[in-house]
Amino acid sequence: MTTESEKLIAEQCPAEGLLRQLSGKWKPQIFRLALEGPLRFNALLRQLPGANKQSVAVALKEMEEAGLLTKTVVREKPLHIEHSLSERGQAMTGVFRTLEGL
Amino acid sequence: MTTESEKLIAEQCPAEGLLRQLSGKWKPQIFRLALEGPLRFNALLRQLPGANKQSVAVALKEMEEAGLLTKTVVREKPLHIEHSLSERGQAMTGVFRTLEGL
DNA sequence: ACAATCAGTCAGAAAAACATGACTACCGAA
DNA sequence: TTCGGTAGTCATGTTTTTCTGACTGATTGT
Repeated sequence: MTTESEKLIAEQCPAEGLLRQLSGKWKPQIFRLALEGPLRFNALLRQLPGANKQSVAVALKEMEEAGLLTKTVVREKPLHIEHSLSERGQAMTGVFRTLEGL
Repeated sequence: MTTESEKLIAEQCPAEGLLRQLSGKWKPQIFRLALEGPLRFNALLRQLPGANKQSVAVALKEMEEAGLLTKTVVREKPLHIEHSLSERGQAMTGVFRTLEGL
């Protein structure tokens, strides 16, 4: 992601950049699961049969960079990390519903 | 496109298949141009600087298979082919507007 | 102390997407 | 009949994406 001529494309066709943020093998499914609540890395991996650490890690990072997810360290009993939908992420749910209503 | 485990994914996450239909290097731009009227292969190629025959041909074929575009042979003066937005394609415009309103 | 779980990273291989240039076949004009 | 335009296909090569398996390092349970 993020090659040279990114802004040019985005200006020509704004939808393109947004589509990129959601396309990628595991992103749509991660997004769906994020709708149901905060995600934890290993649990997520188990919920995505056939997925591998690397790809999920990259998907999470890119979705965070795109401002769809936010990462929080939860300083509690088993000290873990949560990936949850950001406000911007919530705003994207409309797109998903539109896509599914076809 | 269209690997083995396609229907399984589509059932789990309907948005995924739809996103695939619109993602790919030239598809969003082709879609946009199709909104403005029927497309002809060589003209389209000229409107997409940097694109190549092969990729555009594949994009058009896949978008037709996905039911977004329809191909028509126009038996007229210079006998040519038109690729135009299908009804289903028209229905997708909403998704694009949603994506752009972000 | 030892093992397991959590959340990753890294190098390298395999697979998918994309680009290049050559080629086909058909139509119409010069 | 040779040239240019239409709409592609094909084999090949490059680039990008995804997968695999090994490894790290902190934390927690026994």
